[in-house]
Parts: sequence; C-alpha cells; structure tokens
Amino acid sequence: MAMHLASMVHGSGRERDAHDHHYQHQPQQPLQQTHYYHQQPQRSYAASHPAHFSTHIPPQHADYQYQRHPQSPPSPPVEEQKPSLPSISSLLHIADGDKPAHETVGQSPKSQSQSQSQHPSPRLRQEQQPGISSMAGAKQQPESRSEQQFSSTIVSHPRMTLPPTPPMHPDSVVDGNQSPSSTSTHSGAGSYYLGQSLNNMEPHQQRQIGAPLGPVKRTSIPQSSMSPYSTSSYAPSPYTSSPGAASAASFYSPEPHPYQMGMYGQRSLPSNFQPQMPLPVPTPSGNGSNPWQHHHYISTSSQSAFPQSQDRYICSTCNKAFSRPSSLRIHSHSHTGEKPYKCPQPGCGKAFSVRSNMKRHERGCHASTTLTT
DNA sequence: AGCTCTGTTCAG
DNA sequence: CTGAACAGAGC
Repeated sequence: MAMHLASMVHGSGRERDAHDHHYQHQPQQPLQQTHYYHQQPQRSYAASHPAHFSTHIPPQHADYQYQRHPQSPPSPPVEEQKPSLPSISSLLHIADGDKPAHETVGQSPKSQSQSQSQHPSPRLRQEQQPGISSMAGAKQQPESRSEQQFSSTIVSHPRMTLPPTPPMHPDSVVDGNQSPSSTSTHSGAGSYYLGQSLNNMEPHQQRQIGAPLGPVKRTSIPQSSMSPYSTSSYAPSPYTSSPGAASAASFYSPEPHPYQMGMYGQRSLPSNFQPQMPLPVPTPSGNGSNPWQHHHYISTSSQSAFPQSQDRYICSTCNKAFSRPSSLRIHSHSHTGEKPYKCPQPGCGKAFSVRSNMKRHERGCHASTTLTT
C-alpha cells in the first residue's frame, strides 16, 4: 500500500520544485493513515521523510519518530500485541463467568511455563479456545493458559499496563471523528501520534484542546492547537521539540496527520469499529483511542453537518473536517508550522505553508522585481 | 472517483 | 500582508 501511495503522490505532482518535493512527502501522511489499517502508516512516512527537509519536518512527524524510537522496538510488537486484545476479551469472558477458578487453579505451574513460552501468539489462544472447547478434555490447559497468560502477558508487557492510562483521552474528542480508519489503520502510528501528541501535553490541556476543536473556527483552532507550536513556531528546529502538534499529521497528518494524521480516514464503518472498542479495558496504545474515536466519529457534529461523503478527513489535532486529503494536509501545516514553500526571491526568505499564498506574496511584494526581470 | 494544484476569498 | 479554507480545473 505504502508503495502505491508514495508512488502516486510523487507521480501525480506536476511541477515538483524543490519545495514541492518537500511538500509532497508530508502529504503522504494523511493518505497513509487513511489507508493503512494494519501497520506502518506513519512508519513509512517517518522513514521516508527523515532525510528530507530539516526545516519542514513537522513536529508531528518528529514526534512520530520520537515516539517510535522509544517504542520502536515495541512498536512492531504493538500490533502483535493487538492480538493481546483478544486476550483481554478472553479475560473478560473469564471475568464474566468463565469459571476461571476451575481451570486456572490446578495447573498454574505448567500453564504458566507454557503460557510464557507461547507469548508469541495470543490470538492462537483464542482461536485455540474454540478448538479447545471441542477438545473437551484439553480445555483446562488452554483456558488456564489464557488466564495466566494474561496475567503473565500483562505483567510482562509494559504496554498492556500502559494503555490503561490513556483509556479515554481527549483523543476521543479530538480524533473522534477520524479515526476509525486512521486509528485502526495505524494502530501503531496513528494512535501514537495522536496519543503521544496529546500525551506530550497535559491531559487537561489535551482535553481542552480537543474539546474546543469541534466548534472551532479557523482562528480558534490554530490557537488552541497551535499553542504548542507557538513555542516552536515555524522554526525548523522547533518542530523536533514541538510535540504538541499531533496533527497529522495525523495527518499529517495528519495529520494525521495522520495525519495523519494521522490521520484521518473517515468513512468508516462505525458499527464495525465499535465492536472493537467495546472493551474500555486496557486497550493497548492504539486501541484505546480508536474506540472513542469511533463513537465520536459517528456522531460527530462536524460530519453530521455535512454529508459524510464530504468531510471525510478530519484533523486529529483540531478535529476540523475537510473534504479533501490535500486540504487536510495543508491544514496540518497550520498546526505544525510547516512552511514548505519559500519565496524564491533572492532577498526574501519568507516561507509559506500554502503555495498559493507564496505566489500571492511574490506577486504582491516582488511583483516589481519580477516585472522588471 | 479521487486527488492534487491553483486561484479566490474570508478573516485577523 | 498573511494565514487559512473553499471551489474549480486538470490529471
């Protein structure tokens, strides 16, 4: 997938100035987010971008990378862990009334040893369970495994524990709209970036930011979300530091950027997703956010206003909806402070987040120069 | 059908 | 003057 997207993006470009190149890279976020369900959405993104412009790197992206690095080792596993989710469900089952006592009781020693050894395939467990049931005799061990595994897995895996912290983030509010696809897609990336960006900020702040977002006006959005940036502002280097912008960048992301963004897919199958989310439980990094997002996503006011077909792409940072991924991408610049388009005029070092604005600037400010030339 | 690019327009 | 969003055109 990533390949296609990347290729498409590049290929589509017409002019492709140096600026464009920079620009293009970023754009990918949103797309990736939207498209990639399982993995690497951002990954590819981050990977592809790092080399390019130091200046342009959106904070988000930077964040991604950061996030990944720390977790990078785990990140891949994260998805793997997803399987862990099922395990959770199994836990639930147990909790509900699977009679954990019976099975678990006796075999702890063996089961544990086995369970640990088996870590690799949580899913197998579940899958096995059905089989197990049929197995009749074998049941006990498998089930016992599941439970113990949980305990073992949870304990062993920090992540498992981590998720609980973010159980309900502002994300829900912020991304709410987006993410079905995005979140699900990048469990790793999307969730990270959204969550992290938020995480970077204080929970309170995050919520606040997210909440206001909905109604947000143009100005309002940037402000709330921007605040983080403000420190970094456009300064190239700042991005690295600017954790706040989770956009998409999220989008992009992207936002999204996603994102993207992060971020941003929309069309989603609200009903479908919810099932996943139902478990408020310790959803690993990605999952936790998703569930909420889905809920919001469906009901999202912004979307409701428009035909869903229209504003599919939602900024993870400010929740604003856009009908086009490119729009979301550009919008993400407002959060990241990215200004890929620099005024070509020798004396002028101005940069713009929107190409047309840059051109306009040229016309207005440098018109005389251009004319003379 | 979807996306990007460009130009236009609104707002501060 | 600039940032940001929208709409149209083209691919």
